[in-house]
Amino acid sequence: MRNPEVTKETILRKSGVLFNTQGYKATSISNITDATGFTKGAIYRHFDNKDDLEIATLVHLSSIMFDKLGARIKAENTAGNKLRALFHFFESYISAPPLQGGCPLLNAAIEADDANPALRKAAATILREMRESIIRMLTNGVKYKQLSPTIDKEEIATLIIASLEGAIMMSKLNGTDNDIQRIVVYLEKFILSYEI
Amino acid sequence: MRNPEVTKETILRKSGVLFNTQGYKATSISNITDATGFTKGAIYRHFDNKDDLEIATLVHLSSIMFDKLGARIKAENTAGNKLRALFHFFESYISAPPLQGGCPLLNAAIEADDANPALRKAAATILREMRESIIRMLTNGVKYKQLSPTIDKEEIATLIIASLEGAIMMSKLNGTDNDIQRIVVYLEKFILSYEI
DNA sequence: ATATTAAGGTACCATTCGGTATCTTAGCGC
DNA sequence: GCGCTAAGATACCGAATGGTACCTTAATAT
Repeated sequence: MRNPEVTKETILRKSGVLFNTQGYKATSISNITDATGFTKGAIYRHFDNKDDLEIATLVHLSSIMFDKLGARIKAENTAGNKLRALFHFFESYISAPPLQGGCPLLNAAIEADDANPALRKAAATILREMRESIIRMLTNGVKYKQLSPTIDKEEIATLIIASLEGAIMMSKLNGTDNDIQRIVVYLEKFILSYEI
Repeated sequence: MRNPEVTKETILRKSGVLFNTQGYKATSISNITDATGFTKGAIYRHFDNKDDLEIATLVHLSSIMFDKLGARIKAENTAGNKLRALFHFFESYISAPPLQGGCPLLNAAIEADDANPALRKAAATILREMRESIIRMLTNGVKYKQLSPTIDKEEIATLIIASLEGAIMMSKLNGTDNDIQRIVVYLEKFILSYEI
């Protein structure tokens, strides 16, 4: 019955849903004990305090995200197709959410930026990884003559992340997928124009 | 000494800073009494409850934003220049924030989307106004032969809002203005390509 | 079988939360 | 100058907060 790894994983999984939907500050330890069926004793055995749990949960959420996204990107074999897979992964945050509550990077970034330095640092790391992953796709695309060598990789990476994240915010706020779909259509035209 | 309008305005102004930096849920009534020097008695005389204060504060923040933005847009006399003024207004959220805590629309949208229907509705209204304002600029630009008549106004409005909001998130998270500047540069090239 | 140890449950802590009932008092009309 | 009314202060409420000390119990090694 007793399995500390499963317990820890369960706590992370359930708090992932709660933190990503209700927010980090807005989710109490009691909410997590209710959701998991475990008691405070169990939670505080595996995590030092709430801050520690918040950061561990964000890291856990991001690894779920990168695993799913990475699998979809790996399945494609040109830079253009890899990027299109990324666009549709973000679109799925609205149409068929891989994670309840939307993009964990966006959620944590907004909540943490002015008030929670530790969480902010963890979110900044996720953003950096995401950015590096896109830059890598662009670099390989140029290297293997799939993309024009004149592209501005930094600009494109920023445009892709910013417009997708912004569109998720808009679509979640409006309760429709209009905005995210428009952005995906736009980014697909954008990338197509650079494909050789 | 006593001036209820000034009191209410002071409460809204100070809670605006707190809600927009720390978050709505994360800011307590006590934080607001500390910041204003008023007591709970004063706050609950002017606002029914915390939810009511949150919504009134968001509306207040958005009217500050639209006032400043509107003034800068009005000062320009072509659609292209009005849009460029809008881009630089968003850039100022990082370089010289007109509001502490960044864009109130973005902050409220992310915090409210899954958990606070009333606040979400208020944020959705702000987004709609912002969108309509951009559509209006584009429509007038076409009407007065400043912009190509073939433009997709809905797509452009979404692209502008999403990329600027996403870039604010990125720049605040990174603590630099790299991302917002790249987006502004991109959007300026983008609009220039449609100008007649 | 039993001792050990760590996993998890229980009961409690001080503090803070949003909210309210009641009191005082400032400012206005007369 | 006096009442009246509303603005704001004070003191309090029950519930919820993050956190902890201690207890029970399940699993493992011997």
